[in-house]
Amino acid sequence: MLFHPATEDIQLTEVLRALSDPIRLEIVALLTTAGELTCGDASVRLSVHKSTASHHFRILREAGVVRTTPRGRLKLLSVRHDDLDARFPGLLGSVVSATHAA
Amino acid sequence: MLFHPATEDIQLTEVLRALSDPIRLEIVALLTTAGELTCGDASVRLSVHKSTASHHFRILREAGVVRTTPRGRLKLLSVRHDDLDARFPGLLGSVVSATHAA
DNA sequence: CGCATAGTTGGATGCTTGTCAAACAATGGA
DNA sequence: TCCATTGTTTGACAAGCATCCAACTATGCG
Repeated sequence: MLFHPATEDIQLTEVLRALSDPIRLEIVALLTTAGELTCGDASVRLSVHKSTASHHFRILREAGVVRTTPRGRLKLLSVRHDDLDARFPGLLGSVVSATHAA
Repeated sequence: MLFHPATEDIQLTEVLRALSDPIRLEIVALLTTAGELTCGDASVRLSVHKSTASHHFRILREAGVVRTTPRGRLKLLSVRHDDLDARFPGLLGSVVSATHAA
């Protein structure tokens, strides 16, 4: 478990689909400014049930947008900026900028 | 009918959602290289029924990604490059580049 | 005026999705 | 070892979506 796609296996449509949900976009924005957050810390800032948040974390992870790193009994979330930029240059940056413009 | 959102009303999540479908991404790619296409010309290059293609044209149009211009009994499709770039700078460009990298 | 052409719309269907609640698993601390 | 904390999974449900076919609308041509 805790599947993460390899950088070269990241699919464009899956990334776009993952980013097409307001809550997931908010998660990416949170992580981009915070750098790293635990699932719990990210979850309390969202307006959905924790199981729903967990679901969104999984969508983002399996699309290759975020990385989930177990740390003790916590799990740290971070955006895979470098991998995404290597695969689809500029894409994530423009989406994050667009988030602020929205 | 033939609703087109104003540039400032284009929503990021709707654009991303519109672009998260392989067929719609293909439509955008076709239009980007061709400049303009009729619905029919675009439709025959896709592997779906013409009513399905029409459905996708509508999703793209209502999201603000494409413009539909009636021309006689035809309808011309084109990508709203300028509007999108004004609203979300660089976004569409990086998506189109990513399409080629995929 | 009719008729062919170009697209859209409605119905039907099966699949996917977002959401919550409750139960479950895993981990470190007391 | 036991327990509280953290996060995931399962089930259920409503909503949305992609797809096709058939019927419909609209427009220009003869």
